[in-house]
Amino acid sequence: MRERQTRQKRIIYEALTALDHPTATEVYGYVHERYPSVSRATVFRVLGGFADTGKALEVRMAGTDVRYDYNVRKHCHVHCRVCGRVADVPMPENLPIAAPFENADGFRIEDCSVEFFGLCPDCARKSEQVSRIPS
Amino acid sequence: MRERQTRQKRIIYEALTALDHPTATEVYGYVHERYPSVSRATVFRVLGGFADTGKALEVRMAGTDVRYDYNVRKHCHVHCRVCGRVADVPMPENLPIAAPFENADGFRIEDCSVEFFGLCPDCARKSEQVSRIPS
DNA sequence: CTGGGTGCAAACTCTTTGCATTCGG
DNA sequence: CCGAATGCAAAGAGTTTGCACCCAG
Repeated sequence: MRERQTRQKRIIYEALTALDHPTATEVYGYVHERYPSVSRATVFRVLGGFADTGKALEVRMAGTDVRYDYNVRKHCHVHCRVCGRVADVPMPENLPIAAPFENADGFRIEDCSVEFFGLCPDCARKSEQVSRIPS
Repeated sequence: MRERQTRQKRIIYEALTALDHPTATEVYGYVHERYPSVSRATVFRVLGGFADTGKALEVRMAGTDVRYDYNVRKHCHVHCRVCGRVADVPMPENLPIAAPFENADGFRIEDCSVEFFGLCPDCARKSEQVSRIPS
């Protein structure tokens, strides 16, 4: 019938907002710490359900497992190549990018995702310090 | 010492060019069909090596396993949401996209990847035919 | 009550690793 | 020859699934 509200779902959603773009396993870690009875299978099932019903986004970034994002607005991500931290970046609507490719190879393009890579503030600072060390 | 040229590497590279953005497992399938003695581990090791030495790119697209692409120029991909086919799309250098985000959340952005989703020509045609069926 | 949701454990898929053996240069 | 590369099989990691039991509505 209708979707049922359960303790597990509440806890898992809480983990989603408390953690930063977590993987399913990270969500499981958070949840299991507080509510050891919640099983891994439930975490995967519930996260998958969130993604299906639009309550969360599955984020698949280069080099990592699937991550989940409770922010379901259209946006893109920055990925720190050192510590792996992921941050949201707003996706402007006037993105002048789809147009040039609209008929790329005959494909009918419906959507587009952009991903950035670089250094997060912390790692950027650290790398500057390293390079400042006198020889 | 120096990297060694082997029969396996040649075969695996051949698979890479013969197949279209294959996953490691697809490469293994192709290779194993012709040269049953080549092991799965070798396929994974060699593909990883290609990626490390710049002979191929690892492509991680939403919803699929890692794929390999012998085209190592900077470019992006279109992904058919029906059949999963992947095609290359040129990545223009004047992409006016990185600039607006250069300081996104304090990140120092170094690279950017763009991914498109849609319908490949075949699937687009089929979906039109379906919708044309009289009720 | 009833059937959607859950826990558990086993199964699966993809990928990596240790180690003895092979073979390219 | 010598060590990089391979084959094999076992181990890992992440995720899915079957099934009996549980509990939200």
